[in-house]
Amino acid sequence: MSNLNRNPNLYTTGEIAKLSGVSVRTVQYYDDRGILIPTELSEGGRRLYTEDDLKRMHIICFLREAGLPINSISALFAEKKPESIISILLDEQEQVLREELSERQAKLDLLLGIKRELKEMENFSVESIGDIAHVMKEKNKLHKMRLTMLLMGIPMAALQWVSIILWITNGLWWLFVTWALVAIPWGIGLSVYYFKHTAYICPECHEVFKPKFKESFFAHHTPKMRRLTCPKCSHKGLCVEVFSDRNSVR
Amino acid sequence: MSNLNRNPNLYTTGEIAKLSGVSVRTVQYYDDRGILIPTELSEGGRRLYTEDDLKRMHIICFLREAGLPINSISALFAEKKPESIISILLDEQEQVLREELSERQAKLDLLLGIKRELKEMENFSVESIGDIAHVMKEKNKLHKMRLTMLLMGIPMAALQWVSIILWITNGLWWLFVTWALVAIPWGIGLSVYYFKHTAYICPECHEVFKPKFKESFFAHHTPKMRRLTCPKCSHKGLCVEVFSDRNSVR
DNA sequence: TTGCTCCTCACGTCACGTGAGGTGGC
DNA sequence: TTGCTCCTCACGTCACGTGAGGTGGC
Repeated sequence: MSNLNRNPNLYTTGEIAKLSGVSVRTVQYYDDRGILIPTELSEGGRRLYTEDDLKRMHIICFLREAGLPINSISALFAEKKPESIISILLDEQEQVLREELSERQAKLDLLLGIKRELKEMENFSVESIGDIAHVMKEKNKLHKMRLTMLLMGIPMAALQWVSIILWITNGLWWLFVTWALVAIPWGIGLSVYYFKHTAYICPECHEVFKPKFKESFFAHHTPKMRRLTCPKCSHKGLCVEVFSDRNSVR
Repeated sequence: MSNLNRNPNLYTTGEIAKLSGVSVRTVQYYDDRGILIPTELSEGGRRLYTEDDLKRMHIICFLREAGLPINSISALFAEKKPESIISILLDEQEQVLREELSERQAKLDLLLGIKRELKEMENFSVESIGDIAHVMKEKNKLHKMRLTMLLMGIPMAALQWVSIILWITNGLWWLFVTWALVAIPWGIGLSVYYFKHTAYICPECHEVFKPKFKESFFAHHTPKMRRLTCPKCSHKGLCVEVFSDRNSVR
């Protein structure tokens, strides 16, 4: 510290910067914004800071660490009674941070969803992203409908086994016949309902279409896809299943 | 749609904006950035978009929902083989989001810490924030030291009761005497150790000081504060305790 | 005299928002 | 003719980073 004999206890911009772990530009900026104006200026126009200025700088850096904007810090220093606004400013900042957190979290969730869908695709093009968007936006509705289907199928399946067991053990054949008379239209009804609320995306031309009931019913399929022929481009391949309102197509 | 007879299947800027839930300015901006250039322009220089443009817009909006920057989207559309970079872009964005999340979380944690400390203060001024910063930065060290103190005190306390009980039940008085001979210097040692590693902040002038051992030892205190006289401003009041390295004072 | 620090402009960041002032299109 | 939409500048946002070109201070 060779300048101690010249400026006892005064810090230069660079020293303040180093001591508080920021850049020289930042110190200059805080001067511009009026939250840390140097106590003195040298004849050459250089900023000279006192010990108190350094303490103030530490307070600024601490508040900045919590993300408080310069304006809030400025308001705090300007207030005669800082205790009257400190809580408000902190609450505001808490709100901001919570919102930013949940916003980024939502973006991240969407992103991870996209990555998951992407893994299951074979021939990718930019338009496929549109398909992914469509699949993801309708995903909840599709899940909900599948759950409905399941819940409506379970009692029928249960009754089936009950009636078969009673037939074998007690010879009550008419119970099974009754079950069959109810269950077969019931099953057909469910299939038609499911068919009416699903559509498929052509992996080639990205058209969202509803196949013929017959082709759909007998088509090879996985839980998420079905081998169908696209009515627009005539491409035949595995098409991703999506939820669809009765008549509308994308 | 009275303009259907004039421009069949063409959308204006405002229509694209409404259909994709953004502002007109945003649609214009995407043209400037080159990610959604209108297929046609009217004689008057107005943007006219096709059905495919709208689909592209939906893709853009979907990717923007996940926070992808315009540059990445631009790169994706520019690539002949988008599958070669889509994963990279998504991974990059995932990184960014995770970093932003942990950064905001850290800020929020700090903020909540500040609010907690603030509640326990009586006379607040801007400088008090410096005290809070000091307390929070040294908090872990102080906790660690207090834990050490506790762990070193527990065996002594246990031995105390063991020796007292043995004295009463078996008449082994010398065990208690031995305990006392060890425990008293042990206790003094602990006190001195604790004293050497703590300092206090004056609520008036915000000086961090080390009191005299005698005043500190006999002072009224709570778990976090002690009634002391500040050597700088002579104010007497409850001072917050902080960790301190042997000899250094702030 | 020579490095090093510091000074003041002034542009750039990112994705738009917000006017200003003017025109297209029904 | 009159609203309404759309057009192009162009500035502002937030906290600095990054030069450019010049000077202070040892």
